[in-house]
Amino acid sequence: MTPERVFQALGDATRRDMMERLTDTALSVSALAAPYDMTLTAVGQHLAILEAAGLIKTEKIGRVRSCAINPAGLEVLEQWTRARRPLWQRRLDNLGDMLDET
Amino acid sequence: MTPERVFQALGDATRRDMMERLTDTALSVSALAAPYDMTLTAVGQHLAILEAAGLIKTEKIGRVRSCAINPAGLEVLEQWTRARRPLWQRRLDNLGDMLDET
DNA sequence: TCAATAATCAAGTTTTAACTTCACTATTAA
DNA sequence: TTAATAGTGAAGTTAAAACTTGATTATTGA
Repeated sequence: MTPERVFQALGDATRRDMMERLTDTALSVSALAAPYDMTLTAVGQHLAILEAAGLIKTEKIGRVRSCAINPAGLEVLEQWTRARRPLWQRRLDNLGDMLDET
Repeated sequence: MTPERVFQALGDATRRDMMERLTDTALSVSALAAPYDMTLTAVGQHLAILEAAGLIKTEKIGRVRSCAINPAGLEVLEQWTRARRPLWQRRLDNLGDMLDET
């Protein structure tokens, strides 16, 4: 649940797509895997990364593992952004400071 | 300036640190490179990635390239988050839907 | 004018991430 | 009670990212 993990997790197109597909329903590992041209094992590895980043939570019931969005990961992202936006925005406001102490 | 590039750029600790150091002042490539145990070339490569992601803007004056925050990249991040937060948050609100059509 | 400074380029190497194979366990349905 | 389903684990391969080396260019200060 560190920004490092969240950014890295979302830096991959497959994992971002998985997140989109979980937006309105929980899905099993197999269901998640279906559209991708890769092995179940690979999908499982992607899911482990998403879970470690706090972007999904999973629960195994019987032989099926159900995967669902975990808002905690998104929260980390928002915190990170919120902390920097005011400081970074002001750079745009008062221009002409490109040549400070370089 | 695509989310792909922004996430990938911020997934690296060195690059995130560079962004922090640019928060309150523009810096030259050499100044940025100073604290890191890596070659100037490597630093230049990191900067190219940050610039392609829209996280910094650079300008070369004489032989010095000045690097500064570009809020555009952060903006992309916020847009991405803002679009998903309402949809992802509601999952937490009405629990017990882990076992939908799996 | 010429030596030091600032940065860049092309072409490598190293390290990490993504993915595969194959064997295996547990669960469920016939 | 066994065959199919759902997923996992260990170990390897492939592909991509991070980094280096050894030039080279352009600028500037002495």
